[in-house]
Amino acid sequence: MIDIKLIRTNPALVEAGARKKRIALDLSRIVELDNKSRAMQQDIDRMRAEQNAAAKLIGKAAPEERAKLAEEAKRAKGALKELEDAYGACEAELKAALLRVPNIPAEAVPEGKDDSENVEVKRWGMPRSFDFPFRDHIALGEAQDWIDVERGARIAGSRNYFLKGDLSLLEGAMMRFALERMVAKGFTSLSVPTLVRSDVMVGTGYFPGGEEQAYRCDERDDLCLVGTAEVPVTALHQDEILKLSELPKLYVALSSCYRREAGTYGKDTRGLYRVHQFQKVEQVVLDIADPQRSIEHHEMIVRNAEDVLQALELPYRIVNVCGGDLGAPQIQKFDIETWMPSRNNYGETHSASRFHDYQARRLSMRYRDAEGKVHFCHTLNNTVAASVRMLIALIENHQAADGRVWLPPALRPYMGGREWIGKVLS
RNA sequence: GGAGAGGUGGCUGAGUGGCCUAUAGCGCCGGCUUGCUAAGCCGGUGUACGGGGUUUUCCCGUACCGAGGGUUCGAAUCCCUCCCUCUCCGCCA
Repeated sequence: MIDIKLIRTNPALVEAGARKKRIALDLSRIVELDNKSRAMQQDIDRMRAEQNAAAKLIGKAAPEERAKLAEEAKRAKGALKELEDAYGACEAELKAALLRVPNIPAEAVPEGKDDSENVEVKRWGMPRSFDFPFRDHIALGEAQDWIDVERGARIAGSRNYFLKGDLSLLEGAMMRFALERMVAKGFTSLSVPTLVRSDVMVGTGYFPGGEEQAYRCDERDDLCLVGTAEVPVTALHQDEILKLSELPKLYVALSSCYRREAGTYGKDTRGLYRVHQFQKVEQVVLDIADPQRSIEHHEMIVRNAEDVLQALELPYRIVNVCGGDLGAPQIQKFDIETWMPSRNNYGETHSASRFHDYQARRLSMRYRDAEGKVHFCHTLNNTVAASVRMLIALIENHQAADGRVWLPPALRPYMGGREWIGKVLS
């Protein structure tokens, strides 16, 4: 959420930010509601002060005078109630409108309408050229009896799957490896709820707007399945005022992630690139409201992800996401895309976002500075390792001509020390 | 799912319609005193929004006692709904 005071003092800045994100925004209604709301608040405060004074007087008055005084006080109530109702409606509309105002993108965010205009900032590793006909992950997975999409669809609908045998184990190995690497860097590991109240979805910026992408429980429970551990982890300290001494908070969490993928029919239909459920290790940083510090954290969490990809010996590139491809909550975002031979291209595996206080303001997550003043925190997050997409990259990039898959040394301790998985295929 | 008990400030905990401007203690901050430590004494100690100002440290108003409604001139206190915690029973991985 944007600070209403910024909208009051510099609406042009907020509107320019929305333009860069290609998000339609009209602040005039918000400004109007804000002015109306403040005028009403002043009237209400004054009337309440009068009511309070009158009530106090009645309490002290002689019993025989009370009835008369109460009668007078009662008359004033009607107008106050009416004004309070109008104020409530105004505040509700203002709040709802404010939740939809996008965060202002950083200077460093490139102009552009969609992901085709994201700007590559780094490339690591050389995409492998195969001197044999390589198998894509589905062909390889089915030949090795590692992947079963047919039964996955039968059990749970399209875009669902079973992983079997060594690939199932490899998923766990990669998650465990990613987790331990982050813990070694000082991050605290969390096991988190993946069903959360919808106000947490609002707090992290997914709602309003992202309802179609989330699985929601029916009216019996106001709960949603999260699309990422970012949601419960970022909201961990909701409604708290943190001590300066306990910041920054560095968290890492492994969770299942659920995505409806509404509106993607016909897109990425082959294989496990786009699925409804997967495993992911996510990193979240919570710190003081210092833009420079946030930039440093942003660089740090990108490095953490690179570190994992390099250890897995997977070629990748980093893109600076352009305005039009940026979500409403982000200040800036770097996507990391890992080389996937079956796509003959890089595919998104990581997404590193910086929010400033956008999420913290919605979640009311604050800290007290050295002077004792209270501020909203800054939040950031990035993927460490996302299971199926990185499994695609792993088995496609590291396959041998005989159909076996080579394991990078970093994963071997988690796979019984083996250098190869899979049987020799004819 | 059934029955019961609860939710008050950073923490503990009092408060059953006006004396609440929310006791008290602990903690924390500042000061004083004391030959160290310890103890004692005095003062201070929430958040949000709005208004004003001599515009970082001030003043005023309003709101906040789990959340939201209601009753009342007046609600921490009474009523309703919901959320959460605990105990017992049932069911259950």
